[in-house]
Amino acid sequence: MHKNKLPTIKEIAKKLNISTSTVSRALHDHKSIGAVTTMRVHQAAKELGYEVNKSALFFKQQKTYTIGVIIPNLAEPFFSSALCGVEDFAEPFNYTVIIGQSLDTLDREKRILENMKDHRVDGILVSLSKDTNTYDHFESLKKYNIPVVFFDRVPDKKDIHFVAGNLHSGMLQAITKLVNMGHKKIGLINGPAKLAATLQRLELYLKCLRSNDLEVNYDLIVSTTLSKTDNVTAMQKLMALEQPPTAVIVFNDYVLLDCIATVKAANLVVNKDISFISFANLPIWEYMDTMPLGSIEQFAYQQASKATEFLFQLIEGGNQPQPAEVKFLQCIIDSEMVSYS
Amino acid sequence: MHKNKLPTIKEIAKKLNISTSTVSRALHDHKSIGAVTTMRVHQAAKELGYEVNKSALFFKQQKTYTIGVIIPNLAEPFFSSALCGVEDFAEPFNYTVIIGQSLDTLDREKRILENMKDHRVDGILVSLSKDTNTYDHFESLKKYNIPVVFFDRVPDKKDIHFVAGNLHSGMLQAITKLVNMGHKKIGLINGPAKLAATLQRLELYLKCLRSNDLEVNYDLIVSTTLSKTDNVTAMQKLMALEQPPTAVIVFNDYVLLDCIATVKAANLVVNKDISFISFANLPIWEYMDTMPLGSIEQFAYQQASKATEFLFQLIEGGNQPQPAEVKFLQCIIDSEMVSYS
DNA sequence: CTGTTAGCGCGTTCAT
DNA sequence: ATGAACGCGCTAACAG
Repeated sequence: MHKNKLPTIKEIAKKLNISTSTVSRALHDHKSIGAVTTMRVHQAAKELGYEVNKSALFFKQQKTYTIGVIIPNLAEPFFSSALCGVEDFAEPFNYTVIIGQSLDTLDREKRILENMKDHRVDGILVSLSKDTNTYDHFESLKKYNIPVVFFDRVPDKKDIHFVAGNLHSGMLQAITKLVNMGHKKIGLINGPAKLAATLQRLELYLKCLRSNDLEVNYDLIVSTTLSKTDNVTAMQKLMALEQPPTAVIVFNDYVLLDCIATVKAANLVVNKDISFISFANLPIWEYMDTMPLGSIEQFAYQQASKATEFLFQLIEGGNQPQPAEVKFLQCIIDSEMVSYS
Repeated sequence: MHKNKLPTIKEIAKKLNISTSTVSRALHDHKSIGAVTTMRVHQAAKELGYEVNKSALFFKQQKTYTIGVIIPNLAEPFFSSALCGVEDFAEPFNYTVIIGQSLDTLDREKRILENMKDHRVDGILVSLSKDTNTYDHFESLKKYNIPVVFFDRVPDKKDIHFVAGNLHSGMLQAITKLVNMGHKKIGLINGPAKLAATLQRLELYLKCLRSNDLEVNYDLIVSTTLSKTDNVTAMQKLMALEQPPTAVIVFNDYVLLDCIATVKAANLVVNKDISFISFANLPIWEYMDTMPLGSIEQFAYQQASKATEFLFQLIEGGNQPQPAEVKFLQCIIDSEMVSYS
């Protein structure tokens, strides 16, 4: 029934018959306050169970010590790992992290962004939804002086801050490794054509084959809608070729799991009859008995961590006079093929 | 260089030569304001790009429309899935979710809690760290009228709000299924003795064997420190028995992966020579070629979702006069053995 | 060293 | 139908 109102500096001031500003200063151990007073204030604060009201501070300082993170889906290991990277980086700075899942729709992405803007977060980290093909909603944030750093799924623009992965390095390592092992027929099981990731993988695959002076054989390139049956079909199609590949680059780990099963079902041996390298999105291979030669790791945690570092630079820098030439913070994090040998 | 200060109701009042209170009311479509004025205000607000300053609102209303979630580790699928459950439930209510990872230490859990208290979150959801053996830090929240709902890893107390999983139902289904399939020698690969989860699994295992009128054979109970080599050793120990089990309940999916590999290495066939049922923490089996008979699913998403529902009840209820008898919101979510047949 | 005053943005009486 | 004044909790500029 009774209100249980939280004690404020006013309470402390009243109790000690001093002014609120003295209390405020004493609590911050301001040097201009006498040692005794400071002590008495701290004492009284403890007795009353005083806790600073950050809500009031945020309001006054026009700063919330909060950063927003917008990601497509928390359930994907890649993004929960990224979120970890943000949290771990922000926590020591006493920043709070608020989250929003776009669920890969532009609509939700916009709504979350609006909400975070209203919240007056100090900055925002974004990994774009698959739907996002327009960036006006981010433009508007500039007016509010809320810095935005993109990571992983970044807009195709130059005037932004971002941390992105670079698949080329990993793909090159992968194909080079395969070539060095003697593979000449290297296939590709790619994803649905409508995904940007698919086109990207195709281009890199072609490029890296050429870097290794290998002829491209388009029969060795198949695709899947990512459904289980389709994954199996794609693998079977490759195995049924007159000249089947001895190694295959696979769109991602989920697809690879089905591929491995398909190979086994055909009484072939993984890493002997056929080898795999995939794009890592599952942290499971170390626990498995059959594993691919390697995975191309994109370092979600590190990308997010670096993006947070950028964001903090922008937040801190916001108070200082900006240099005439605005520099965009940009970073490419090379992917790496990690071997499971 | 220029401040780019965000427009406030004051700006738009000035622009329209009316008072801020009129603006405030107009923005809320208060009926006492004339239609024309209301329209002009909305118009001006749009032109100036006015956005309500939630920071100010929070401060004034003493309410932040924010809930805190404290979980051990975001990287664990169980908890990221739980976080999903919270987010999905809270989002439609326009509540914001802030997160903190205790990383399974009591110390961090306390710090995060303090921080959230300072933030004046409207409520907190907690899944305890493994370290947590004292609950004073939660007690103190009561003074601040911040409701707490525990989920999954809950304190061993009666006077709390919580949503917990119940492993008994799943374990019973599992063992009953095995018995019905004709299994008489059912083993248990348990975790480290120091974990509460280990003791719990052991007790339930014994209980459910008895429910099925099966003798307990303590040779069939082994444990692992959860390291890979130890997992393998545990499995080998079972296989080396004169009377090896034909089915095994396994501590969790990670351990199971190693068990499966061990069985295969011994040229035995999973689901034929030996069957497994494990406690689900990895969403991978549907992608695998060799899967256990089933997993005991603990419904992280649903637990968290229900816990959030409870929290909202408590937050809303906080305004209404409390009933003399405080009721504790408590819910047990039965685990289920999901079959992969 | 300490007190007084003002103000951050907003909603809300209480007056007109 | 509208405005003036106040206060939420806190800090800081300006007096003493």
